[in-house]
Amino acid sequence: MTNVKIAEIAALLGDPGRAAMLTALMDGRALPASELASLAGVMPQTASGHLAQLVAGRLLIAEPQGRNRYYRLASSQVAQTIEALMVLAGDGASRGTRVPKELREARTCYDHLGGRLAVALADKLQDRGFLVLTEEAGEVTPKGRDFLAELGVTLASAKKRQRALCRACLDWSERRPHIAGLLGTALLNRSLELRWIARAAESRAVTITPRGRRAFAETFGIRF
Amino acid sequence: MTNVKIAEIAALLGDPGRAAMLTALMDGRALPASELASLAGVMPQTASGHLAQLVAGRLLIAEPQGRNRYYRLASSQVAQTIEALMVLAGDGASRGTRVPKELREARTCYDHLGGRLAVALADKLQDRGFLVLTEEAGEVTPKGRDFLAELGVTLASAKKRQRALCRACLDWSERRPHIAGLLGTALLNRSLELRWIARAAESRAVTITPRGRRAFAETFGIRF
DNA sequence: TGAATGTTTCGGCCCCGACCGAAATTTCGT
DNA sequence: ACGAAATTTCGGTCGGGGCCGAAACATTCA
Repeated sequence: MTNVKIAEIAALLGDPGRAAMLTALMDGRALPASELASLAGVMPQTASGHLAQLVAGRLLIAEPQGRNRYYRLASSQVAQTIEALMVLAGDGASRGTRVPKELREARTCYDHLGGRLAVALADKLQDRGFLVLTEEAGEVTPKGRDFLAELGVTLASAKKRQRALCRACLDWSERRPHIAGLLGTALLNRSLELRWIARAAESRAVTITPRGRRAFAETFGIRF
Repeated sequence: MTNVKIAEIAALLGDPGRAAMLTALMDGRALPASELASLAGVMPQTASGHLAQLVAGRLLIAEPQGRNRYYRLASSQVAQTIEALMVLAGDGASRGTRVPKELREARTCYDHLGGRLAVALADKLQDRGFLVLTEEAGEVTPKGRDFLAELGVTLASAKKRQRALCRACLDWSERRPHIAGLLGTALLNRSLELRWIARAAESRAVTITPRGRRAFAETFGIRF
C-alpha cells in the first residue's frame, strides 16, 4: 500500500537529527556533511548514516565537490512537505518553544521569503491590486506585472512553465499566506540584488538593511 | 528548537499503522477505534495506544459517541501534510507499488475530489475561462461564478472567509493540480447531491454513476 | 609521497517504542 | 441490575535503529 511508503518517508523526517539537517537546508543552499553533522549535534559517522538514508529516500541529493560532499533538498516538494510540518508544529507551539525573533521577522523559506516581512509584502501587493491572493492561492494582475517590471522583477511569461508563477505558502510563524512560486523566488533574488536584505551567516534568518527599510517603506508602505 | 517538534510530528506519521489510520481518515469522515485498528492491522489495544498519541499530537480529534469513540483529522492542515507526503511517496512509486485503478480514476481527497476526474475537471474549467489555475494556485472568474451558480454550486462571497475559496492541490497520482478549497468542497458535495458520483463503501475511491458519466460529458466535455 | 582533512564502513551497545495477553473500565441494551 | 460490546490500562517481550569508537577510504595540498 501507499501507506507504507508514506510511513517510510515520514519516519525519515521523524528523527530530530535528520529533521535538523533538513530544516537547515530549507533555504535551498547545499551544505557539506560535516556542517550538517554539527547542526544536528551528532558525530560525523552518525550524520553520514542519516544522510545516506535521506539520499536513498530521495529527500536529498548529494553533490561531491572535492573532498566535501554537499547535500541539498531533492525537490521543492520536499520543501513543501517540511513547510507543512512546520505549520503543524507551530499549532501546538503557542504554548511551547519560542521562535527566535529574527526568524519571525524575515527568513528564507526554501527559495522565497517568509516571516513578517513576507506576509506584509503579500498584503500590500494585494491592497494595491497587483495580486489576487486568497488564503492559499494567487495570481498576478496586469497592473501588478507592470509594477513588478518597474522594480526590476521580470517573470517568465511562457505558458508552459514547469513551476507555478505565483503560489501562496502558509507562513508557519505568522499563520498567514506569503508569496511563493516563481514570483516569490524573483522577489527574494531582486531584494538581495538591491541589498534591501542580506542573508544571515548561520541561519535562515534574513536581516533588513537600512536601505531596505527605507525602500520597503517607500515602495510598499511597509513599516516596522 | 522547532526541529524537534517537526520530528515529533513526523515520527507520529512514521509508523505504518498510524499512517494507515491517518490515510483512512483522509476523506474527512470520522471512524471508530475498532475499525481503525483493523485497517491498521493491529489489535485494538495497540490501536488505542496509537490513537492516544495522535490525539496528544493534535493530529486527530476524538469524539465520543455512545460506547464508540470516533476519530477524525484535526484540521485541513493535517490533510495537507499527508497529501504532501503522498506526493513524495508517489515520486519513487514509478517503480514500486501500484495504485489501485479505482483510486486513480476518482477519489476523495479530504473534502474534495482527486484523481483523473478531478484533474480533468480542473482542466476543463480552465479551458473555458471559468478558472485561473496555475500549477498550484487558483482564482474563479466572474464568468466562472455564473457558470457554477447555474450548476447549483454556490460559494460564500464573504471577504473575510476563513478558508481559501479556491486552492490548487497537487494530485499525488496524476502529478497535476486539481481543485481544493471551498470550491473543491462545493463541487464534491454538489456532485454527490446530483448522484453523479457515489462514495465507495470501504475506501476513498469514488465511482462515477452512469448519470454522472453523461453529465460530465455534457456539462464539461469530459469523456473517459 | 606523506600528512591533513572530510567522509564512510564496521562492530557493538543500548534504549525506545510497537506489539500482544490479561484484566479493568465505561457505556449500552434489556 | 446484569451481560455484552468497545475501549483503555498494565506488564513484559523483542526487534529496530540511533549512537559512538576505531579504522578504512578518498581527496587535496605541500
